Amino acid sequence: MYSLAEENYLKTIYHLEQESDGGVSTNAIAERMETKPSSVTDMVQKLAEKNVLSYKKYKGTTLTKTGKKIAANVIRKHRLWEVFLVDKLKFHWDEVHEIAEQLEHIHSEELITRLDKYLGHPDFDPHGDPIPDKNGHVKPTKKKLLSELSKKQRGVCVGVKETGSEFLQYLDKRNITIGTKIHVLGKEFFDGSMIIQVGRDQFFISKKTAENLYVQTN
Amino acid sequence: MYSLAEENYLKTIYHLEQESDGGVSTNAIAERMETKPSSVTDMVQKLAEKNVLSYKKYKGTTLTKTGKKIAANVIRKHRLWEVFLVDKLKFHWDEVHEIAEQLEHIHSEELITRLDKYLGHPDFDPHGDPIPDKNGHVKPTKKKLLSELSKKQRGVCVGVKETGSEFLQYLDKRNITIGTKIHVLGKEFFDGSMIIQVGRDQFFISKKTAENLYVQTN
DNA sequence: TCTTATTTTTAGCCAAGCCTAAATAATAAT
DNA sequence: ATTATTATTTAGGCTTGGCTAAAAATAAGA
Repeated sequence: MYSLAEENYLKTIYHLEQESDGGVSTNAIAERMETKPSSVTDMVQKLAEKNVLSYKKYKGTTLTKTGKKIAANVIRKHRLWEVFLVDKLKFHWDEVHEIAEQLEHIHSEELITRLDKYLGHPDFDPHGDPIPDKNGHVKPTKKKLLSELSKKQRGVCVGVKETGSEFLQYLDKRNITIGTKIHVLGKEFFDGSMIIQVGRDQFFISKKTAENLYVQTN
Repeated sequence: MYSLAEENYLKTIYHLEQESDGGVSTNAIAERMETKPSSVTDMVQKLAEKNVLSYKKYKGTTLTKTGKKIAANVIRKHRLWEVFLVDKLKFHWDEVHEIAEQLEHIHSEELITRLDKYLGHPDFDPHGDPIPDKNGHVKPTKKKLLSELSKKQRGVCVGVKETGSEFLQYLDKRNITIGTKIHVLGKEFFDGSMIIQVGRDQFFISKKTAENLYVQTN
């Protein structure tokens, strides 16, 4: 059984590994977890002893197979709970992260099995992120950033990169949510901004916005 | 914000206070929490500083108004989650205690408000225990122990005192659950045992069993 | 009452996770 | 290649929430 702190480290390292493959640096972990590098060193050494990650002094860390599985399982729980909060309790998708951050550490296999079933075995959480299966496997998705689209292309919003409340509320004001169809009417080379159509509305979005929205094209 | 350990102390003291009114002894708390009296002294002194209980050395403790409210709120969460687990996830009533023990410490007012609504504002948990309201108030119930009934009286099972898995499974085998009507056919003065009728079945139960089943008579 | 038994508290110690400050390794710059 | 900078680790401490052993207070028994 892993402690709350251990689970959070594993989860963070898992995410960092995916974002830029190769070993994860001590500082990167510290920054993401809003803690100090020295604390990270301590914990990472402890986790290495438990064989959930491999660690060489000054060389960064990588999760072992076991570590990946544990991390994916925490993420699975997090995302399933998010689905519960949004689908069943009618929370807004920008309100659920913090609560799921707590719920992901509830220990009970059976609970998650039943929750998954109760929710209808969802494949994605309310932000469009894939939910790992029992064994920690994630279906590879072919989503891309809205900013990668060019003029006249169309896509369906399948998720967000940035999950801050401000951003999600901004999207809401624009009526952009999971499943929303987006049509790129124009794109400015100069600053990467776009004119897009959403439903009947046409409006301007910045490069920054376009770089934080995932779409599926087909 | 109170820590997990603090919440557990408050909850335990709350229960002990109800079971036998008056101050709660250090040893009683230690025994119930399966910890050592010295640890209890430490924590109780800390909680006294926070004004959630009053404590005089060697004299036991009593929760303050604030303390009672916090404790009742933890209990409220525990029981609401139990309802969720049984009603929605179809857990059996003897499987939910441990999981609810974890879920009761999730911090989010909004979550509980919505969960309560989602469950239809239940008044009792799956074991028949009343769910305190937002302000920590509990509707007084007029349940009594089955052992208090005499020959020919009838009652409806509304809860259990002992919540161990063995006992709950024993009740299950006898088809006794919340709402089950029980008719006392006979009672033995010698050992307090009873012959009761449940549905079409008649059988013998021990005094111990009768002392752990709550019934409502009317 | 006085002694014995029980309950409760104190004192000192431990592990988990965090921190700061100082030391050391790795990397970048001249 | 040598120095300066940055990244990482070590050393030593702190807090929370436990523990054991010993001391002190209370309660019970003769």
